Amino acid sequence: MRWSEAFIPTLREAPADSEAVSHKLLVRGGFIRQLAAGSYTMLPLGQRVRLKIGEIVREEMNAIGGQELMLPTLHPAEIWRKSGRYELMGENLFKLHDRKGADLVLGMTEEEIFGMLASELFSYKQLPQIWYQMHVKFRDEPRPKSGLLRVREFTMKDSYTLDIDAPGLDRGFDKHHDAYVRIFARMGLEAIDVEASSGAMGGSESIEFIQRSEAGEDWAVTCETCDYRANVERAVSALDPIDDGEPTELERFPTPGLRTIKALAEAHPDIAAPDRQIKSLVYMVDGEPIVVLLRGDHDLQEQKLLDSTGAPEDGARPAQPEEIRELLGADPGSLGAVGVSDVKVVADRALQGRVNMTTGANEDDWHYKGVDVARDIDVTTWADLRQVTDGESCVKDGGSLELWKGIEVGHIFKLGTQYSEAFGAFVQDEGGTSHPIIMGSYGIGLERGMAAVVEASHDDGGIVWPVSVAPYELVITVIRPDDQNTMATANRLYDDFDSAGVDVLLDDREERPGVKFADSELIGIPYRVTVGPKGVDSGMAEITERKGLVRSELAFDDVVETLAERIEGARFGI
RNA sequence: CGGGACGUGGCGCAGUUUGGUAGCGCGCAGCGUUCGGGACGCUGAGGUCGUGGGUUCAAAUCCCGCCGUCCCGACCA
Repeated sequence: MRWSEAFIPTLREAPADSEAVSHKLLVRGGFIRQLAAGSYTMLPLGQRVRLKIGEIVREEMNAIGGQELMLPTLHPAEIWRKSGRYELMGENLFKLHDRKGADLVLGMTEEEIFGMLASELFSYKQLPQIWYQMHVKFRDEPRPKSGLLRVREFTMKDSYTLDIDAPGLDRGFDKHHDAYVRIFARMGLEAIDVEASSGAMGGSESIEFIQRSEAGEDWAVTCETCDYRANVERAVSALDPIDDGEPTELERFPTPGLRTIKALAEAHPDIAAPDRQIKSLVYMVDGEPIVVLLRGDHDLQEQKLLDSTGAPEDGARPAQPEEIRELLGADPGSLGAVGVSDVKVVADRALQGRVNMTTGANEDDWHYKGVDVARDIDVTTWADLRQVTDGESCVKDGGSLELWKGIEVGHIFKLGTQYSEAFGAFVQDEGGTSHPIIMGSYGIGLERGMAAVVEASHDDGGIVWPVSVAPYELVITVIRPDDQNTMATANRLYDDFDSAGVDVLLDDREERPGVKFADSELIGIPYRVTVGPKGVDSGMAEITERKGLVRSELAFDDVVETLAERIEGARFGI
């Protein structure tokens, strides 16, 4: 491609209001343009990157036996009602009506449709199957953010494994795990696989791939001394034992004006250190009030609450002060679960067996002391609810846990049989007995992956694409396109690189050298061959690697062969 | 949804406090000089000031409604 004929609208100035570097660089470099909140146009450069990422994904999916298909994105709502996800997905699911008034939805993943297709299988002999597609998904995100990192419309590679038994599911899951490791490595990412919450997807086990990045929105912990790693939505940690002393009698005591854990602890350090208090929160879960109990110094991890109650994705919210007063008769700051019997009480396991605790008395300015959790509180459900914090101890080996932030670039789920049962996907085994097909589902967001690569690989001058996903592998920067000799040499090189199979861009624009250098660095082309009158006279081409801007010289006679070989070697990405 | 900010040529912004004929930089077009790290001169094109209403002799500017976008909090590939 000749740059002078290409649509590569680079900008000198970035959008001022976005946080993410990847967004600024992709906009400035002419890769993407925003249409609306969470809707992006892929310009030619962006589309080339997107297609290369898609091709890596396709190769690796095919390598594990995946068969590519394509399903509609516009679905009858009935299908989603049948799986239960019409309600479960809440507001995140785009819902619309056609001219006849029929309810439709736009797919956010497609377990339902793949489940329906799977009902065309009848025998164990037809299993296992790995089916996938790369197609648009819609999510009505409450807050699209950070450019391509969180959008409302994006391309997902979603795949599904179909097996007759649990060992089969495990094999399909492991194949995907391996494929994902290879995909992210080939893209130039260092995504870490962590235990995760399955959320609204359902199922038993799931693993997220997270790329460390300040621009990310996911938090995970890793143990510094063993292989434990988990998303905070799921992560657990070991707690140091606390000496509560001997159990004593439950007793009310006045606490005028003490409305926070901290204030109470400071006023009564002997009995109410934060880890001796019970923190009481009220949540509306699926429309029903629930009292949530945690140790005073612990924070609630909301996903854990959702997981433990099976509530829809957006089904939990903190209760309003008025709702709390009506329910418990006091304002936040004096709440407690002692004597509460007609409301569900979900308590964190860290409170199990604790005695001599302090908690609110459900009357403003009064607390209880001497609380014996087992004796004084009617706990409906025990669950792991607290959020792990940085530096706590690993449950596996006691090592220190590090809490870090990253971008979720992939997520794999062991689903089970909920969709196959809902859509009648059963197969018979050797003995003629019917079994629901066991499904797994696996997703990668292509555009998010693209942004993650930029987050992971850029410098002050712009993007530094790995060869494997670069929109062009090499750019020929012509210093004096008006000089016939120079342009002739550049044209010859261009043809030779093209014939050698290199994705080459010829910068023949009538621009000054500085502009061309800066632009090629901004858009991140891995290799640059500079062709100018000086070099043409001496027979030497100047080579600049984008990464580190390392320069070297090569004779024009050797440059194509040498660089084509080097690019070929880097193209696979590992 | 709660909190904050913004909306003015393609991009980045000033102008709004104190109403009076819409400006700057970049970019773009033409000509000329330049040309190995974001050149310069001259000439020129390009704007319903997000939108609807109101106040006023007069509204980018004041008032009200709506829409949109971004950022901070609760959610996902």
